[in-house]
Parts: sequence; C-alpha cells; structure tokens
Amino acid sequence: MGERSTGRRTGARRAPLSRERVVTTAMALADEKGAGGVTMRAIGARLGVEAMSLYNHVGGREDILDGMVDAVFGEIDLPAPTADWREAMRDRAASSRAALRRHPWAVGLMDSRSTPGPATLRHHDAVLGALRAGGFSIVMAAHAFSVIDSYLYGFVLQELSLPFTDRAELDEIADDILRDLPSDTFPHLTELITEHALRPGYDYADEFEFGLSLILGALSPAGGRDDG
Amino acid sequence: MGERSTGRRTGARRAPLSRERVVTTAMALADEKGAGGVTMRAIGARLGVEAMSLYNHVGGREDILDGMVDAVFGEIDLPAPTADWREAMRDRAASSRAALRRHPWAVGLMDSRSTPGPATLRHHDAVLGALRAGGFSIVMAAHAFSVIDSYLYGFVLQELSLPFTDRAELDEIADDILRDLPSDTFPHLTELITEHALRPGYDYADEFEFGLSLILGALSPAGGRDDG
DNA sequence: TTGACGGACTTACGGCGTAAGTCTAACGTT
DNA sequence: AACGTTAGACTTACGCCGTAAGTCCGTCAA
Repeated sequence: MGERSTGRRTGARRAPLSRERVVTTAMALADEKGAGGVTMRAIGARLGVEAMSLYNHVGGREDILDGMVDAVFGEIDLPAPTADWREAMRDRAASSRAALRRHPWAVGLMDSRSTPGPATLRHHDAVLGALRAGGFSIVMAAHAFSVIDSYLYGFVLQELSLPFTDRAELDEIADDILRDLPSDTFPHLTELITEHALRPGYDYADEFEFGLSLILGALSPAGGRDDG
Repeated sequence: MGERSTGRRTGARRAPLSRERVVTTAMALADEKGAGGVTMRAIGARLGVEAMSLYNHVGGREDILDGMVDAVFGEIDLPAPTADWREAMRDRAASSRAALRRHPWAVGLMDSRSTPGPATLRHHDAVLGALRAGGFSIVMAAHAFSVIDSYLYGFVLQELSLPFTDRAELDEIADDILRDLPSDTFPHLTELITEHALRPGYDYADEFEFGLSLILGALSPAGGRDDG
C-alpha cells in the first residue's frame, strides 16, 4: 500500500479549504454550467478534494446555496443615503440587475431560500436607509422597497426565461410560433411579434427602463402620485 | 411464476394513463410536498404504476414540468377585452396571484422553462387583447404588459421567499434577528421591524395593492403618466 | 386462431447528497 | 525526541434520482 500517497509532498500543500472558498467555487461552477452543475462532487473536484471533505467547512448543499445567494447580494453596490433618492434607487436597480444577469441562477435560487445572510441584510438596510434619507416615512419606505424590488426581480425573472438570448434566436423562435399558428389563433400575440418584436431595433431589455421610470416617477415620499 | 400477477383482474382495469393525468398528479404532488417531491417514481406510485410507464405518455421529467407550468397558466381567468382596462388588469393580477400562491412551486419553475405551452400563449394573447381594447398601441401594450407582469411575478417571488408564513413565525423570526444584532448594525432594518412589521395589523401581502395601484395609476394608453 | 401492438413491466447504469467511520500529518506538551 | 490530540482529509455505503434498453402480456382486428 505504498501508492496510497495522492502525489502531494509534505512541502507542497494545497491551499486550505474554507466556507468562502467552497462557496466561491460553487458560484463559478454555476456560472459555467448552470444551477444543475452545482453538486458536492463537482465542487470537490474543482478544489482537488473529495465531496465529503466539503462537510468539514459547510453544513451541506443547502448551506452552500444560501452562501451563493448571499454572495450575489454582496456584489451589488450599496446605495448611499442622499437626498436624490430616485437616482440612488436607479443606480441600485442597475447594479442589482447586472449582478443577477451575471449569475442567472440567482433568481431561481432566491425563492427556495428563506434565511437571509449578512450581505443580504446589509443590502436591505442600505436601501431602506437611502429611502429614509430621501424623506420617506417608515411605512412609505416599506411600500417603495416592495414595489421597486418586486419589479426588479420580476423583470429579471422574465428576462431570463425568454426562450431566446440574441437576435438570431428571436427570429428563429418567432418564425416557429408564427408558422405553427393558423395566424388568427392568437391575433394579438401575432401582431406583437410581427409588428414589434421583429422590427430591427427591438430588444426586450429596453423595457426595463420604461417600467423603472414609471414606478420611480409615480413614487413619492408623500405617498401620492405627485412628485416629491 | 404464478404469482407474477399484480393482483388486478381482467375486469377491474385501472383508469388509463394520459399526459394530462400524469401532469395533474405531478401538480398534486408538488402542492403537497413541494417541488422536490416531484419524481418519476413518486408520480408513478400515485398512479399505481412503475416510473418507467410514465414514459409512454410524457417525454420525460422536463416535459412534465413544462406541462405543470402551462396548467397553472390555464387556471388563471382570462381578461375580457373591455374599455375598462384597469379593472381587467386588476382582476387578472388577482387571479394570477391566487394561482401562483395555490401552487407555490410555479414561480420557481418558470425561470428554467423556456418553451411556453398553449395555455400560456392563450393567456398572453388575452392580456394583450385587453390592453389593445383599452386603447393601448402595440408598443404601449408591450410596455404595460412588461411592467405589470414583472411586478406580479416579482411580488409573488418575494412573498414566497419570506422566512415566515403566519404571524407567529414572523414574531419569532423578528425576535431572532433583533436578538442577534447589536441593534445598531442595521438600524433601518431594526426600525422597520420594530415600528412597522411587529405592529398588530401588519401583513406583507397588503403591500401588493399599493404597488399595483401605483403602476396601474401611472400607466395610460397615451404613454405618459396622466390618466387615460 | 392468429398476428400485431400498445402499454406496463423489470433490470441496470451512472450520478446524486450525505451518514458513518478511518487514517494521517501537523502541533503543543512534556 | 517522544507522545497524545486533533483538524481535516479520506473511503465506504445507503437510498434516492432520471432514464436507456429490453421483455412480456392482454386486447383487438383480420
């Protein structure tokens, strides 16, 4: 049993594991192979370690997923408390959307996770702080937080579940749908596709701005629909 | 090998399988045990059949999940084309939210599914039709559809990922958070919890109405922020 | 009576998360 | 230098999972 050594010498140790390294590796794996690629064995392989060794540093798979979601919140720029709450919200929305698009698995993970991590809590606290600094009462800040975040997450969710990723795929899918349907089965859908989505400059991502402006424009610290 | 019979007699046949029966059973399973409970073996067991028999009627697990999502869309009341587009949108939002809460696994499934089924297409067509009937142009209808649905899905997503389900759990979680934190680590979060969420009548579900009214109020066929 | 065939059946494979137990190299103490 | 402790890796094993492949039987048309 002399060949039991795995090849490493006493001097050439591998970097020590840690919860953070495990979570980071899991994120890289998810970015590359999708949420389904995150398995204990795959993470271990990346780190040059057996799956079971991970249990010395994390509580299990669920713990890793929690860590991943929290890490995504950690990547979002915190809004500063400023009088211009609209700009603060706009910046935060852009930063959040960028993070969620960078890690497309994050939205899907969010709805099954219920214990927020420290970065998540810090993020939420900063958003509330920015709204309070903008003159919102506690109740109105809660309202504003809820609308903005709902819109943000919902938009990204839809954006990510579109059956196409670039223009070529859009054209292909549109053709498929139009060919299958007798053209008047779903007249408004057909209309939308032919006269809007297939037009040269169309990009669903552009819709984000419209909705965000609509919401931010309608919100005000006073609670009504006038400008604050 | 006489005992090979599984007990059924020639006369007492079991109801024949079908894609629809498989999907319906899968939904019941998901409603009861969560999305994780939907396995080929579990569905088969419910139907008194081995897992592999399901493959005679569905394309595989993914096909079943597609069918489940489409079935949820099928449960949503279709908006009628009417001049009062705001009421139509309000009714549809309520019906959608009810369906998504009845089947909490649906939102989580949506983001991994990219081929919409017939009920989904019909639903989308009806919503577009209601907006067009309300006077929206194609482009504005696309805008309106996007904001409303983003808000809707995002709200439900947040609602479902709350770490509590009823008042007692809220109190417990709130206590946990407040106890763990040195009270000024996340001052605005602390403030929100103690002075708002722990108040007697608080219920996060109430936030839905605020955001929906804000969005519907700000929308108009003309595209501006005035009333249509 | 016979032949075809739809649909349920069994078996098997590779992969999953993780419970349980083992082995080893480094460290603090003597 | 010798020794016990211990952290953190390791192996093994269990019961799940989705599904590819092949078998077997009851029904029905001819």
